[in-house]
Amino acid sequence: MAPTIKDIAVETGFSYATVSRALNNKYGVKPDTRKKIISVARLRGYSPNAIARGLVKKQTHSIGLIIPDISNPFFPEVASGVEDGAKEKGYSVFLCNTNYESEREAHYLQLLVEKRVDGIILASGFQSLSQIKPLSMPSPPVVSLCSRFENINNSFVMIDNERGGFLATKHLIEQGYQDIGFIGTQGDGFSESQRFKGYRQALDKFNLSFDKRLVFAGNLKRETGYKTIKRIISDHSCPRALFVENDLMALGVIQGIKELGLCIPNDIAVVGFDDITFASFPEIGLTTVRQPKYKMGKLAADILLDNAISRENKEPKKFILEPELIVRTSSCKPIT
Amino acid sequence: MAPTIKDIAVETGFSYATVSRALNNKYGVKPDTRKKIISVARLRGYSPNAIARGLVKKQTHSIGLIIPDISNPFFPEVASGVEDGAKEKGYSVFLCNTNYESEREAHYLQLLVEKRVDGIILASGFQSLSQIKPLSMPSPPVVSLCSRFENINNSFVMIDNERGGFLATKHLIEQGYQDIGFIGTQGDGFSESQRFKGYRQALDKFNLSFDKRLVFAGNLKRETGYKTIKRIISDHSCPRALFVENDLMALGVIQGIKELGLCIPNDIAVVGFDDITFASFPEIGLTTVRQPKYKMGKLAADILLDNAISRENKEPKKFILEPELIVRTSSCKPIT
DNA sequence: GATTTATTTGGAAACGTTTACTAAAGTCAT
DNA sequence: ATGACTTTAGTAAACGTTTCCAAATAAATC
Repeated sequence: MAPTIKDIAVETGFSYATVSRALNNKYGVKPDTRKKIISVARLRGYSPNAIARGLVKKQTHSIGLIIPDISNPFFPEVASGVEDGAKEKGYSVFLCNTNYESEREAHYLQLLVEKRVDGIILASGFQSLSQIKPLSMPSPPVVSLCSRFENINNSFVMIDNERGGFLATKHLIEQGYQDIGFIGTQGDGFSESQRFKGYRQALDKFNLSFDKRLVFAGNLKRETGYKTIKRIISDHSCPRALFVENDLMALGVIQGIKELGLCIPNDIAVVGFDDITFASFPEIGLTTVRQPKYKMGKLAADILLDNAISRENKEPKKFILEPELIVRTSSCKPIT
Repeated sequence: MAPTIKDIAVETGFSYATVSRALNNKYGVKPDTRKKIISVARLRGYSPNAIARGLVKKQTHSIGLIIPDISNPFFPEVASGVEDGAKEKGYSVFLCNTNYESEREAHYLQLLVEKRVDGIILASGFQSLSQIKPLSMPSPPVVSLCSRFENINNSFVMIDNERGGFLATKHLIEQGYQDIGFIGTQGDGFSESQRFKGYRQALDKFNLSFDKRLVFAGNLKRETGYKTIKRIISDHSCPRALFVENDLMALGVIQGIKELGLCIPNDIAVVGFDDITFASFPEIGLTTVRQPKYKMGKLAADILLDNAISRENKEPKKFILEPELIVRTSSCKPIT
């Protein structure tokens, strides 16, 4: 059994209270006493029980981070920012991966509440409120990350996805493409549907008609991009240019295109979203819309902990960062 | 304030004990009573306080996972396996990212102990015992993952890294290369130093002399591979073939090589280690040694929870899985 | 040396659960 | 209706801390 404060108290002959104070560097204990207590504690390998402490302090010094897909390199980078931000303030993070499943998201949300984390950073894969229901009960502060809920007035950090989608599409149009397809989700996540909006907006602005048949729905996994492109190329329903909703899927698309012996961008131009590390590879050269991943994570943590620490219910902070179009080789001018 | 059992007890007129039993589906409470209690609990948005529960049960139903680099896609895949394994048994995981810093590793280890997690999965970046010291104190079971400590007799899951290094090097030798370099660490992590061993072993076996000047040390980041290769190419100290200690670094190496206008494998052949997703990209085609990432994570979780749940101190389980050489284009025969 | 003041300690309650153990109330056969 | 069980409910202690308040001791003032 791990030694407790009580054990240290007995051994040193002081009371719990004094031991507690000594170990926590609190004011009002004689230097000698403190020294003795600390040395005994060290000797016995005492480690404070954060559970018990959490119970009385009503603080756990931990936060939850929910992300939809840990195998999309976008999220680890975001998570990295969150973690650094948390660590800076003495917090640790529970990382939860939902795999884009809403039940998992709901489950983890519930779990984090039960664990009484001091706050939650939620990079939700969804924008409906149905699975956020648990949050109507007394719950820790939540900041949304790369997502938000339209009907809930909480802090969030994200980029302007609509503008991102607009930039990507505009870029393709400016390269001279007329038939521009879209691969991605349209309904589920807030960020994503915004990208689709941006896509449509760009078409409108440049007087290109929107063609439903150029929109290919699917989840945000690499596999999906890969399969979709293969299908539509053999269908002959593939447009000359594609805006793909995230880089991971875009990489799948690129792989599919190459495997079929076609060229990028000569046969098909591709633009992605996120700017994950691998998009910048020379052989890939994926044109994409960059999100400041680490920064967003860090910022979310900062906002959250600001609230969690002060325990006040401050005015929600809403950050909408600017996306940045990164032009690489995958979207050059077509040969006319 | 979140409602507690006490609140529910007062409202329903039953005692804490009965409420607790009802909510936990325990035997010995009248169906009517249970129904009433549950409905009130739901109404009030009661959520059990896992902290308090943990205190009395001395179980937190959470485990810690320590990994050295979350931005190396190898680890998220491993983590994914761990998470699934944990979730299956009703456990959640604290993910900690050490960034290959030993103080961070020690810090997190300590933290997890304080949080009284039921077990720790440690993918350590190190093999010395110095920073594992906290574990000499009463601590939860630890299983090492992709690493192990020579002086500690605990469970572990890893592949045969020495054999992996051997296979990689042998492959290059069989392709006809004579001067084969090594880029990576040699001291820090257990897995890694084993890979280096395998490299040397293969040289020995095929009567190639070991040349210190072909060994280039550095940490396991992509950046390092990138910088190292640029340096040694302009130095003219770069051999015709390279065994790079992990894929992430190998990707950096490949990028560097291409940027200098050289060809793979014609100018320089490259073999990596891990088989991360991006190694299989057609334009990359990195020959590598595959580790069963997800499976390893899952297995580690299974072993750990087997122990953590039964709370017995079972005989440590040691799994050494077989690595698999995946031959792609980055290591073809040189033109002689 | 007596009084006041500052410092150091201890007692005890509280945090929200679970769980012996005990008591009360039903059920059933006799 | 009595006793023997069985089912249901309640009491209270325990988990390991922190912290308020009070007590004891030491230091300072007159």
